[in-house]
Amino acid sequence: MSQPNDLKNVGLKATLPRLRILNLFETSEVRHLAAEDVYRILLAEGVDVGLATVYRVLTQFEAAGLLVRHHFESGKAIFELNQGRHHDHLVCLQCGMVEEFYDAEIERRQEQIAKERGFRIQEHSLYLYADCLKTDCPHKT
Amino acid sequence: MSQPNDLKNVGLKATLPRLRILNLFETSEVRHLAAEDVYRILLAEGVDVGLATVYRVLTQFEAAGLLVRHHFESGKAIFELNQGRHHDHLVCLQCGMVEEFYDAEIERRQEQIAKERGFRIQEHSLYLYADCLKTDCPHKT
DNA sequence: TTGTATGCAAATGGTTTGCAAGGGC
DNA sequence: GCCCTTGCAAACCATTTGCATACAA
Repeated sequence: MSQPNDLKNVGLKATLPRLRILNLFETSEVRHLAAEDVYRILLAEGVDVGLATVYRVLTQFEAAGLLVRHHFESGKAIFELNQGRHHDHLVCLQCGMVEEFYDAEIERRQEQIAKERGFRIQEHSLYLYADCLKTDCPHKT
Repeated sequence: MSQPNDLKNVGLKATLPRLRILNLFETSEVRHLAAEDVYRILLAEGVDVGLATVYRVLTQFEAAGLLVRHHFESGKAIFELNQGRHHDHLVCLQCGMVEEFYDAEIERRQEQIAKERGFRIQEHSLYLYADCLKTDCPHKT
């Protein structure tokens, strides 16, 4: 369960909306959530929160390094808990399920390519859009 | 110069806006353009076109395989000519410049990873967000 | 108490759509 | 001439912002 100190450590007051949002990312089995998802889930949990607050808090959490923001094809921003380990994403185009992966060789080549061309990488995102081929494709977003 | 047949071959009538938009992508030295960019450039060229038409034509061209649509961090969709060869993108966070690259080993690993996990890749995009470190960073978007 | 955070509603920015007029073929 | 295409304006959707109130410290 997220503690008030988790927030104070990054310089944010421990308010109810912030605690609930952080807690949601820490406990939900679905790791990738859009602002609208967070808003809907909190309302369902009986938390009287505004959508604008959700957006503000998500942005603050991203700035504080608690969350990572992704831009998949959907057009809406997707957030996930920042657990330190960089990774890439496989996104099922049929059911929206997101699976994570990490490949050291791909990371190495990226560094190499950037260096060759005189760039300094700030961040990078590899999205594989695919069909997951599960018999039922059950992971509805 | 783009010909009426380029459009008829993909099942689209050769209208003025379509010809001018295709021509723009074929001749512009800037390969990556947002709808707004296309609109602004055409107006400057004296073509009386509507922004809605630009959006419609870009979407049709994407469906026809003439253009590829990208979702960089900016929040706006970016289009480029589909020249058959898949490639990835280095995007300068300072000046917006886009540089393309292709790495066979990265492609191989992606295929491998998808296969291992039972996915069938439909499309994939690798974006490296970086600082281009050019002394003047001159390529303003 | 005091300044930051919140909720609401209105504003914004990119993109889409309804509709009547226009233009390929 | 027929039907697809266009331009305009209004609608849409995700996100941001202004402002008066509420709340953590």
